[in-house]
Formats: sequence, C-alpha cells, structure tokens
Amino acid sequence: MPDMDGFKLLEHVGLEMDLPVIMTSVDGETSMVMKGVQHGACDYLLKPIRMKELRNIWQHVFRKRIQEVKDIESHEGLEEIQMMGNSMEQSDDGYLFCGADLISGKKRKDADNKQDDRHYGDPYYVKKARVVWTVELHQKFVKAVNQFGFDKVGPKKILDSMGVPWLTRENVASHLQYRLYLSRLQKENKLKASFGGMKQWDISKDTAGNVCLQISSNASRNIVTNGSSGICGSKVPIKNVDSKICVEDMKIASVQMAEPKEALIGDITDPQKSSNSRTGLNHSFGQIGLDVKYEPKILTQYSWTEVQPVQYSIIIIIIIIFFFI
DNA sequence: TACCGAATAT
DNA sequence: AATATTCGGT
Repeated sequence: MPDMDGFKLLEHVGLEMDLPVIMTSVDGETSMVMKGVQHGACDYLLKPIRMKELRNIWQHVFRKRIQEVKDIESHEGLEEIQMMGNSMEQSDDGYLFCGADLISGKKRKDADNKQDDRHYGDPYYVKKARVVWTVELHQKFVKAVNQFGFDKVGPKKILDSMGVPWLTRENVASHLQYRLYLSRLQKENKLKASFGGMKQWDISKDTAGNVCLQISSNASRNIVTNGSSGICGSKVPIKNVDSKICVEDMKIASVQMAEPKEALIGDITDPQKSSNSRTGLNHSFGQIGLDVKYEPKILTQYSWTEVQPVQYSIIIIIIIIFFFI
C-alpha cells in the first residue's frame, strides 16, 4: 500500500465496511497498539500469531453483534474500547517485545500468556466449561485404567482408550490425580482403622497388582472428614498402609462380620444407581462420602475395580479357609 | 515436542 | 470438593 498505512486503512474500513478489524504487527510498542485501537481495531495481535489467539477471534464478531443490540437501547460502546486499551497497556508494560524476542521465539511465550489475560476483562470472554465427571464418564475412565493395569497408565493412554472426543489429556490427568489422591486418603483411613472402631473389609489391588484385603472404619473416616474435630484431627501420614492381612485383624473382622451384614449387603449396589437416586448431576463419588449413613458405600466408590459384588463371598471363603488352617 | 506428575489455583 | 492450570522435569 504505497499511499496508505495500516492505520489509514483501518479508518477506511471502519467507515465504509463496518467490519471488526484485527491488526497484526511485530510491533508491540504500547503506542502502536493504542493507536491501532484508537483507529478502530478491535484487537491487536502480535506476530507471530499463535493458534491460541486465532481461535478466539470469532469473539469479536460475536461481540459486535451483541454490541449492536445493546447500542439500540443504551449507549456504552466506549467503555469497552477503553477496557481493551487498558488491559492492552497492562500486557505491555512488563513485556515490550523487541526484535530479539521475536526472533528467538522463546521469550515470546510469557508475553503471550499476558496477552491471553486480556480476555478476562472481556465481557464476552467464554470460559471453557468444566468437565463434569459423570458416572458414565468415570466408568469409562475406570475401564481404561483397568485395561492397562494400575501402574502402567498415563493420562494420554487413558484418554485415547476412553474415546471421548471432547475430553482433553489435562482433564484426564486431573481426574487421575484426584482419584489417586482419594485412594490414598482411603488407605490412610484404613490404617487408622487398625487403632479401633468398626471394621469392614474391602478388596482392592495393591500397587503390585495383587488382590488383597483392606480395612476401613467408621470412626476414622469421620475424623478425617471433618478434619477440624479436636479429638484426633491430626492426620498422621504413614507409609505402607497397603495392609496385607495380619492375623489379629482377621479375627476382629470375622467377629464383626455377623451383624453389619445386612446393611452392607444392601449397599452393594452399583454406583450408578446409588448416585442417580441422589442429586442427579452431582459427582457421584466423594459427595456420597460425606454421608455417614451411606458409609459402607464409600468404599465401593473409591475403589478402582468394580469387583465389589463378589467381595463378600470371597471374604467368607477366606475366613473359612482361615479357620481350616 | 509431547508427555508426565506434583503443586498450586480456582 | 472437584476440577483446572501451572511448573519443572524427562
């Protein structure tokens, strides 16, 4: 454009074409950015442009539509431009891009992130929806995990195996981490159980993949659940909670087995039903965990594998064997 | 670069 | 409590 610079063009477009215009330049100088905005640019992207930024530009069109509607009622288009200008300045004052930055392409990253922040001031900034781990989703997750084996999974594998297109690796990673965290908590509880309280049994795999029995107790769970309760609030982190059965525990268990039975059996329903019967959309796990009445279910929920229905027959068999010996 | 787990933020 | 994001590492 021999006789016109970008700004001039911008003005023309603004006057004649009524389009949202995004400027792009290698020049990140505040004054330049401001100038662009003042001349009517709705955004100013620094080159090289990255996909992240590109993905968001549709919002300008969207915003424009909204704005048009708004303008009919009240007049406040100015405010927005000012906001953009401000945040733009913000993103600049710590990070002026000089040629070296752009060439190296390395330091650019921080600055980009700053640029992303800009959107938070944007009333039409769309937040990514939170993933809700519904029972179905979690079951897919569990399935995937089991498919590979406990210790060998990574988020990526799980993600691929789950075959849920909109899910990201980060989503899975986060969930995985959380589930792992929960099962660690569970183990802590089991450990505490050995200090007394009602005991009940649970089958799960230890890290080696062996099936082993573990204990959990009402008392200890309550303590952890409302961690502030003064009696025994301190969480004592103890390793190797992965309890192999010891003989004493076994005795206790067999004694206890007699009476809580009905309650327990009644609770061995599949997680799906139990959670659906409650608050529908809520995350099935954990929520239930707070409910003391549903206590026995917690164990079912937290365990990775869904072998629960077999649980008690196995326990009984083991007990019988034990008595034989 | 793709991926991971831990830590931290929301 | 449950999910997202960031960070430092392989």
